[in-house]
Amino acid sequence: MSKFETRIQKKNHSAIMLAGLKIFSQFGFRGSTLDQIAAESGMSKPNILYYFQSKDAIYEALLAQLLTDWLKPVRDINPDGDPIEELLTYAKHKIMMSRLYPRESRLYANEIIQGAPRIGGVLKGELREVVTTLVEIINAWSDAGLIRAVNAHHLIFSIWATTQHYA
Amino acid sequence: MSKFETRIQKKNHSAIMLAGLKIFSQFGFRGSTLDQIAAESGMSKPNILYYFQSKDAIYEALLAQLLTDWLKPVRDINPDGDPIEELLTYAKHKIMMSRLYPRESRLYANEIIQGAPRIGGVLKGELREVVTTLVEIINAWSDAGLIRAVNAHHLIFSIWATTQHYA
DNA sequence: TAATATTTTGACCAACTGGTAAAAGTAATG
DNA sequence: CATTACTTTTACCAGTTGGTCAAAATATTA
Repeated sequence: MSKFETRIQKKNHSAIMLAGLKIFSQFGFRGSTLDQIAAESGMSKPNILYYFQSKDAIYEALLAQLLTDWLKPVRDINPDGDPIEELLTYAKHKIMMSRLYPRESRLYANEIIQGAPRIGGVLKGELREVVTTLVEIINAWSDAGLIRAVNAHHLIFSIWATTQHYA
Repeated sequence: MSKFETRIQKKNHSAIMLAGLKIFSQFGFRGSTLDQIAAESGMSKPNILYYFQSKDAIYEALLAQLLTDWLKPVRDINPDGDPIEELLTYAKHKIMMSRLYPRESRLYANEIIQGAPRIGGVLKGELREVVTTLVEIINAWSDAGLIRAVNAHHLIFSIWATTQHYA
């Protein structure tokens, strides 16, 4: 039951993710069809659904991977450092990634602009922990009077949204 | 054959536009359905298609109205003024409007993020002239060495895109 | 009021959508 | 080779979608 055992699975899994990224980032979730993704990946539609339970599953897998990548620099944030500096450093990282991965960036922008209807289900497990950690750091800064009192979740999303434009 | 003769036409036309704005800005073009717009406007689907030729027509009418409104401040731009100052004044106007009309703003952001597939057909007639005027002003500034040489169309879209975030 | 023009509706349709079932094809293993 | 597990395809389905059509309802006008 472990994930990604055979090379066929590995290959097809990533082929679908790649095709899904291309299609979803171009047309948004509802604007994309499984047939498009199938054509792009060179596979048949039922075969795609053999590897992913649903269209939603592909989209959410992409969002999850994207968030995982984008949250990695969070570990580098120093809770004892200067808040502005730390957040700016993080923002810079994110801008660089936005430039490096415009498709991922557009995928995310699309999700945000629709009111992030599907991102909630993705923020689970370790991902949730990372966000929680960042929220705690921000709240600590806030409590220490180093920054204005803010809704930490909102601040994080705000930084993400703002850095989007540099893609 | 003149547009908007009877009050019924006037009323229903604007009712559809209002409903369309609400739905399209929330779900994007492909994510919205005529049934949703029909329900929102309190009209039947065929009745909506009696006033607008197609789903596309509603969307493009909204885009056209939006662009018309947003391009109005362009007339206030002084070709003999300081470029930076003039553009900033214009940007401020746009930011204010983005705040005042978040739904229009989102509708536009949605269109841009999809690669502006439908905005081209809207830029016609007087609208095209206004844009052309602005492009000429920018090019004049550029030729006079007052600003760096840029693709004027690109600059305009860039300003629009950037001011979006303040919505 | 009667004739005419406009507005609205209900029934319908073809194309497309995400998704399923089962069988056929292929690879791995003993 | 034979059995088993995995992969892929063909045929299909029910729900949704944008859009049509003709008739019914309503408003306008003479």
